[in-house]
Amino acid sequence: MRSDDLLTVGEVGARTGLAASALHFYEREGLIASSRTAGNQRRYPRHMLRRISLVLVAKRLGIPLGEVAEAFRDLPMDREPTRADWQRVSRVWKVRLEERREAIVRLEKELVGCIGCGCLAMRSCDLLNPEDVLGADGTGPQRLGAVTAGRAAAASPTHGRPRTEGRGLPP
Amino acid sequence: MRSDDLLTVGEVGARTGLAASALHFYEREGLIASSRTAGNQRRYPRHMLRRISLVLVAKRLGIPLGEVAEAFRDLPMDREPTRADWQRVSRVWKVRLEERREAIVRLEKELVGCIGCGCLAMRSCDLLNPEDVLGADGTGPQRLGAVTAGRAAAASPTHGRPRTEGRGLPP
DNA sequence: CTTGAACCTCGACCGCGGTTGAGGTCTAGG
DNA sequence: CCTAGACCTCAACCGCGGTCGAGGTTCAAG
Repeated sequence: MRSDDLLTVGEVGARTGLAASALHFYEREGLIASSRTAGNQRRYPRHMLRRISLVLVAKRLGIPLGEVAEAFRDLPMDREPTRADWQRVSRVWKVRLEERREAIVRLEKELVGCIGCGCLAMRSCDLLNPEDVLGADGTGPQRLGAVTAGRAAAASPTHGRPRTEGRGLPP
Repeated sequence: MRSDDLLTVGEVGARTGLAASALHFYEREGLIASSRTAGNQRRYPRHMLRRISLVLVAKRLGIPLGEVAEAFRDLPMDREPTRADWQRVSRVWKVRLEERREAIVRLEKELVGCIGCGCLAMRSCDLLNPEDVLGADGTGPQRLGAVTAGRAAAASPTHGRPRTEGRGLPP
């Protein structure tokens, strides 16, 4: 056992369940930091374990690392996160969870309504015409998908920018 | 307007909001199919629009394409999906949604409980020690993360296989 | 028949969250 | 001092869900 209170990357990995490569990655992403020995090896202060544990919580919550980094921006690297720090961060994450839950509940409602309709009368289906993009126009070309890009699609982790494309074919 | 009832990829794209590249991709993945002209251009029967609309619904629900393909395995490509087809598929997807909602609700509960504790007493925190992996042992090396890989982590879209690694450091 | 728009294939690339491996260096125990 | 094992960097690669562009072909209107 080492005498001082700095941990090697292997020790941190053993205590957090993370691979060294993941710790390197988090460091590149600015989520954690380390000092170096004379021979360029990483040494972590003990309180970095707390920070890493917050990252792991966020991971379990499905928070993307970029958002974690954003939440960490005002937590200094060189001290333990305080109770107030954690409460501030966790409140934000709680809101994220609530949003996702509500989005899922909405989808469930739509889906249940849609099972009844058999989705064979497509123009009246909420699932096929989300956000009421297409009014009551019954015939002719229809846009079925086109999520309308309002970040409201919180259930699906799509990354591509939405297609910018003119409506249907000219009649 | 074309006289027969086959649609070009551009027409299908206009009606579904999908790019031609996405339709090609879905075809490579076996989700949809097309016939070809003598000059090798795709032609889609009209009922393929229904199939595509099911894919779009699944996308909105956050169902990965692989699962959609699996759900489509018993729907023949050459006819319209029937009401019974849709009900069978949608029931499966409803279960998926329920699972995700329940996972989120669980996480929300844990998070709320955890805001109170301030997460400074880490060994009693459900979020940091999910699934009760670590008993009541207070001191020494602890595994903080290690999601336990039971597909129950339905909230987070992680793809890497979980690390296979022995416990913490030997004491 | 000509022409321009639409279509084809193939391969490279994006972001995300990392892993794997090659090739080389450091550190701690004996 | 020696050596095994831990560590370093850098680059390439994975799956997912597609997009983009090059280079070439086809279709349909006039």
